Amino acid sequence: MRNDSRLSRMLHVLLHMARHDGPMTSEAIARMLGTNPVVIRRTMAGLREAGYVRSEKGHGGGWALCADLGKVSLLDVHRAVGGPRIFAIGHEHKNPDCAVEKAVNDALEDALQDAQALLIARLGAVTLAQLAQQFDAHCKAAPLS
Amino acid sequence: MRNDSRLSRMLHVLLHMARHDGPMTSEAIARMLGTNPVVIRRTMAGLREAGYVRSEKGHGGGWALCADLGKVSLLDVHRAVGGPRIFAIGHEHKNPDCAVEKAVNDALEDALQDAQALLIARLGAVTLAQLAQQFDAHCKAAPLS
DNA sequence: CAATCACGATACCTATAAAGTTACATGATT
DNA sequence: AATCATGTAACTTTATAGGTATCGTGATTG
Repeated sequence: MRNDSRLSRMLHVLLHMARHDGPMTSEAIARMLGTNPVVIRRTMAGLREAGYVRSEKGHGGGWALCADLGKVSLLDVHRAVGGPRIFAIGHEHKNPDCAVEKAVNDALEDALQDAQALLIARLGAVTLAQLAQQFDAHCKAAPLS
Repeated sequence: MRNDSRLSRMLHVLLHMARHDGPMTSEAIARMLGTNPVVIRRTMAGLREAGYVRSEKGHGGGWALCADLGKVSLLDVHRAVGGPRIFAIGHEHKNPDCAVEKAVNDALEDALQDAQALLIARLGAVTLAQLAQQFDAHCKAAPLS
């Protein structure tokens, strides 16, 4: 499979929405991300269920933020898009008969678990508001780069 | 794609080989892992190129260790099986035009990079000899579990 | 109320990479 | 010469994110 880019894409969209007055259509968002509206609706459905955005039909409809960006972390978005699978590597049998296999799996699990905990801590420590702020600071510091 | 279980499988095999006198055939290894010999040959080719095992054809042939288990880390094995892809999540455009997208990608890359560094440090800190030793210790401590 | 707009949902297709399978060639042992 | 075991190539399968087409539903507009 390709890389799962749902988290990356949704963060991108949410930051744009924060700077945008009024709702954005799936069509416009899809153009922005270089994809198509159905993928946007599918992915953003998770954000809606989590209460971070809402969607409206009809004229003037589309997607709008309905959460405090300071209260939503990158980890929250990761979870909202239903992306639990972080690693591309792992093992096959959850409860192997072979004791050697079990020992190997445990050792690997241990290392993977620590790496996952670090990643989750990092994602949980940054809010969308902070990410937007970092972006602004960077723009001000190097406006032409 | 499915999980990449090459590292897990090869560690499993290497530990068995450490306790086994004489070469093991791809056939026997495949039976052990619940797969087939071609997958074994394909995967173990990387270990052979790295100099950790050697293979012999014909009667009495098969695979045998040819490295000091104390000098090969789990990270070495990971690299030998050519498994560089660690994460299932990521982003699409390496050099995006959109500054917001770039900021998002940088923030994610940062967190992923730290998690990857931790994982690599952990894998690099454990040798096959230590893994085998841990296995023995565990067996002695709880022989019937 | 009819046209249009935008989302919701379904069904199906594509791309990718590990893993599985089949088949045959090559070389070593007996 | 027969057998055994690896080496290699080609193809299929599987799992999953992403892409596409289509139609239904509800909201807005005139």
